[in-house]
Amino acid sequence: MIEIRHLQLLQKVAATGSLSAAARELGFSQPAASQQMRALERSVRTPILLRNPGNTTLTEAGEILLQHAEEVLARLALAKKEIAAITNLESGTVRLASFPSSSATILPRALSMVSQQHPGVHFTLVEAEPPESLSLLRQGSCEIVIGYTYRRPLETEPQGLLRIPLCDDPLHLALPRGHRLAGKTQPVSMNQLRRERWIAGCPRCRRQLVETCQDAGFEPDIAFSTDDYLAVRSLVSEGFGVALLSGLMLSSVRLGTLELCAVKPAPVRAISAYTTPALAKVPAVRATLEALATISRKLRAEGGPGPLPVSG
Amino acid sequence: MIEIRHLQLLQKVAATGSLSAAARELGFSQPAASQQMRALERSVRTPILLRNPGNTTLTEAGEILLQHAEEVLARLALAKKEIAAITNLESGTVRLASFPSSSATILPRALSMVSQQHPGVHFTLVEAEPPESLSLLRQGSCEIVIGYTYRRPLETEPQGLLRIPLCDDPLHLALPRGHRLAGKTQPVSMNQLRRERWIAGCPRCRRQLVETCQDAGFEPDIAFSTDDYLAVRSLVSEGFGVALLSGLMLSSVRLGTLELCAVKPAPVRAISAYTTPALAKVPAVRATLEALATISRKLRAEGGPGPLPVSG
DNA sequence: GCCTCCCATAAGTAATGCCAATGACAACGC
DNA sequence: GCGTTGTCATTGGCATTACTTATGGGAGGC
Repeated sequence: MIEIRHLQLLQKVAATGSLSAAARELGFSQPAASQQMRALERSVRTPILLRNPGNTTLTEAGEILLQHAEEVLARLALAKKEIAAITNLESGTVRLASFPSSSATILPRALSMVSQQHPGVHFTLVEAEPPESLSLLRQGSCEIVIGYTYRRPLETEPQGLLRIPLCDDPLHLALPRGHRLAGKTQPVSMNQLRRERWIAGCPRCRRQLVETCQDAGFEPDIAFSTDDYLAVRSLVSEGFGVALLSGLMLSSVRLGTLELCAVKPAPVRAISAYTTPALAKVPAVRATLEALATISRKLRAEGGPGPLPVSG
Repeated sequence: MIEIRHLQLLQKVAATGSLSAAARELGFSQPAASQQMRALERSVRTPILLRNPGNTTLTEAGEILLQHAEEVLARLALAKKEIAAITNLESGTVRLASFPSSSATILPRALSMVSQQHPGVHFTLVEAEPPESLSLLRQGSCEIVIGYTYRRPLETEPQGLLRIPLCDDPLHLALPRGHRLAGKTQPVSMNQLRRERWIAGCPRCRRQLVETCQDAGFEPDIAFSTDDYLAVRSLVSEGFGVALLSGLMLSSVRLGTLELCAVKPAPVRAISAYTTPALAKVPAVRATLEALATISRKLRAEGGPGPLPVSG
């Protein structure tokens, strides 16, 4: 078998015209060089060197091999360089999957932070809600997923994945203008909502809504379900019902004629980043995750994901 | 250090999506594959594989390395193929250096013989007389030298070179038409030539002539020396003197108005092929040397190098 | 639930590659 | 002429490497 070190040595021998000199330059002994060249000749089954003391040259086969060796070594050097660029965050792409609210808030700030420090790193983003987005991660279609989980119902921690908690996203009660509870400065108890009609979000959010209400001792009257949060907002505005909307989402859309107030006990969804243990070792992925964590810390310091919005 | 086998394995892993399958296809155990990939990742200091059981894929760095690996492996395969072509006598070039008489006789027949059996082998030829031609050989400018040595003066066997005796080339006495010795059917004794004026050839031939005459008990009267054998021929024709001309040379040029007869004791020069021990192992060189030996055997069977030429 | 497939790890063994020392050979200088 | 210096080849010993078998853990499928 031809080995890389054989090619390197061959190159040196051709350059210096001497086995000894080549060995010296490569930092090993002359017998080692002799044996390597012998092994090379054995592996290609033909003489490569013409060993004239002090003037060792190549046979025709040797010259051909040398040409290819130059090419191969250059290729390998290039490969190392390109890979080094990736490890040094001078190039590379991180593919993210995230749900819309995050894409509009945490994510841009984190990615911008990475981009400033490492202009060579690029990103792609697809929008996907947690169950599907984690599949993307598992099947290798992305490196990082931004997802959320509700405390209730207790969702099973995804297997084999790494979860990086980012921040908690409290849900707020959205009311139409003029609603009896509008304008309350104190948090509204869930108990006070047992007679309301509800607008629910995506299936998981709907399930979460149901369980939250059950905890409060009633079954919610869900008049409408949609995963389009702009639709939820409009339906609430029109007086169709009330809804629980995430602070993160509310911080990124215009409120329109919505009234908001806090809820007690506050339902919360946990925003997390997900990746695989292996991907967490990729520098660009690691840097992105760290930026996400940093931005989340900042958000928490600023008082949660999106300040409690004021209507209007 | 990146190794070839790492690249081969990487290729297989990328193709099969599994370390185990790749190991099986390459004929070694799964732990070996695992260790190799680990070594590769250590050598490039970054993760290469995303080890999802049953669906092992490559990281971005891995994909880059894979691209280069394909290129490198293809190069090496090409190198092997080209070298195999040389060892199988399907390509390659043999550079020869030879003196004119040989270039016109033995050499063409031998080369044509090689060419017929191995059409892919090519030749180059430079004309050079022995002392210089052997330098060409030593400095790597050619692979085979056709040269000659005289028995007297005893020339030192060239050091470190391989000599393949080809044939003996007897010298004939060339006389102008009408010379007193012209037309003799019996060999002429050197003794009978002590009063002649001589035309001598190249320095070595001249030295040989002197010694031959000294052996016969006289000092030759050398009227002219030239390494141009056509000039020698013409000078003899013009009655300028007599000369010793090689049978090989005489068999390849028109005699003109020359008269020839044998000499006793017959001065002989030995035609040999020279190469280096290392070059003798190169298939194309070996084949050419064998062809030269074969052709020489044929020449000897036909009664020496060039039949004793008849004048006219 | 068990079973199977995949990968990682550990320990032992075989092979490989290197070094130091020595030998042979040719070239250079005195 | 002969020693000296350079080259490369060879040998024996040692250290490293790289493979093997055996075992364990984790994920997915029936």
